[in-house]
Amino acid sequence: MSTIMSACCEPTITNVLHQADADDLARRLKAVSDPTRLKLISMLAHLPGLEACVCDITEALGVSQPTVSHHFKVLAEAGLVDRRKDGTWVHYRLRPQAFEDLTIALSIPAPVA
Amino acid sequence: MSTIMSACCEPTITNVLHQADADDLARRLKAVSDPTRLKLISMLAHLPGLEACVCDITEALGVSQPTVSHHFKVLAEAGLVDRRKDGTWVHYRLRPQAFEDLTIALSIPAPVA
DNA sequence: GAGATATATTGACACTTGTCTATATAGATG
DNA sequence: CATCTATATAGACAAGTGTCAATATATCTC
Repeated sequence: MSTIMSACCEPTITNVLHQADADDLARRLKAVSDPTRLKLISMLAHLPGLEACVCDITEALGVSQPTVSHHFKVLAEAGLVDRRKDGTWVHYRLRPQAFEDLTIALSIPAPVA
Repeated sequence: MSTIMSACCEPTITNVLHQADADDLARRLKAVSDPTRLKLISMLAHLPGLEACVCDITEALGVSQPTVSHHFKVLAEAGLVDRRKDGTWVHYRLRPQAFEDLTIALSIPAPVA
């Protein structure tokens, strides 16, 4: 897992977060950095199983169905939701661990001095 | 403070995260959703006072000075760094509280069911 | 004031992104 | 098989983004 802090505090400026880790973390953070996706996530978070199908979200979100599919695809590719097919419906479910990973990666230690 | 979870779990899909809160949170998350800025933040996080001047970061980051200034501006406008002028130098310092706010906003509760 | 240094701003450019409409695909049901 | 429903994909478009070179601004020092 890539965190902003790596091992511990070195007194010199070094490129502590490697390019590949920075790219990966940025990709996951970008997936949650959109107002529509945040509202979508918020809706899922309020549902008992942390999941919903595309049609319900489309109705509640006020954007077109292809747009909702697009946003779910972005979230799925970032590992933030799981996709479960149930007949004609497709249910997307939040992966709490993925969000916890993000919060850990964003943790900044208390000021040293 | 805007969190993805608002009060508690309602059993119906509602637009729980209001537009203004979603916009604000997205803006702050976007500020950290860039690989270059993540590396920059990582560098600051490893320094004793959580701060550095533009020139040191420019040297270590391998991008142009205007680009570093631009990234610091984005971070400052999102409230993630403070700006402190010291003669010709300008020091930017991480605001740990702002990062903690982000991690709180991204928290997803454990599955209800 | 003149020159040197550190930072910010401007303008340009390629690239990405969010949204839509139109259409395709897949599964259920008659 | 035909049709309906749910979802995904393709294509288009406007808006936003990351970067740089060039230039402006501000501060220090002589």
